[in-house]
Amino acid sequence: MRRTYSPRPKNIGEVEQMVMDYVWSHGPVTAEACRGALASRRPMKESTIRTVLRRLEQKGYVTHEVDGRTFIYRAAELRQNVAVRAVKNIIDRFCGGSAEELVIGMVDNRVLDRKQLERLAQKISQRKGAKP
Amino acid sequence: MRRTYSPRPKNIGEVEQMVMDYVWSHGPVTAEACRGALASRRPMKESTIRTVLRRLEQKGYVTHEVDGRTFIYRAAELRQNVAVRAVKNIIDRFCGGSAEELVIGMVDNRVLDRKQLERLAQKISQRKGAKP
DNA sequence: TTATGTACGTTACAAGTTGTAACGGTACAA
DNA sequence: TTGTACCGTTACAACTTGTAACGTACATAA
Repeated sequence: MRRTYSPRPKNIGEVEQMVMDYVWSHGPVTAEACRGALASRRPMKESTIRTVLRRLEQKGYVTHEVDGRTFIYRAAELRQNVAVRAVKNIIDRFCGGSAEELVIGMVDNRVLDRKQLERLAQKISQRKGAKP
Repeated sequence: MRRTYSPRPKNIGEVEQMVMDYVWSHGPVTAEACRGALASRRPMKESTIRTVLRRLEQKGYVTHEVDGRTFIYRAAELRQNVAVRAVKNIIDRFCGGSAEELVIGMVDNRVLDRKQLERLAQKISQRKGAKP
């Protein structure tokens, strides 16, 4: 029996990731265009790429609209926002919800260096915009 | 843009996460202690908790030493470091390896606010220590 | 109008992951 | 010696992910 205690966000598989990368960097695409673009690295039958896209839609990563008989898929969210959500999830799970600790860890582990962080702080402080 | 699809780090399941949380916050534990501690939220048979711990060890999250006939499990890595590795992975997959973009996204999405970031930058700049 | 091709959905299956646990061995205590 | 504490082995069900054959609906050419 598989009890679900707290719903986890849907993960993304390897092929799914490749497809998303393509959609994110090339805007709206058809299944065939997508298949063609990935063909050299990852040959897929037509039905395969369609299944992948359909699953990505179920997971909320893409949406589609219909043009004649053809589905045009586009990313439902910016890549960056998906990344942030994923990170937020990690923060909740590992850092007791505090992002600060994580950023400190990022510096300690050289994922981010001091100068970058300072520049970022500057940059963001100076940005007068929609987000107070 | 081209990306490399390296083998993914082993994910962690829901129960596994609970167990790790306990190990991280309570130091070295026996299987039984762990089971007892989680019993109210998650009743498990003895063999279940042991399987979970064994799998966590296979995945590299814990190690064990033997005390008499009893296994003492302890976290193999600091919680924070695991978090950072997970984030690093996200950065590679979603942000083309650049952590800066992610941090900006975190501010835009209010996962982190400006003041926090400024404080962090300050704090980290002033820290003269082991990590130059 | 019928045959054909296009583009989609349905269904399926294998391999891997995760939660759960029964069972069985071994060594120590009583 | 026998019960018990503690571990490994094995198993299984539900879910995920990659892959694809097959079926269906519709437009267009013949």
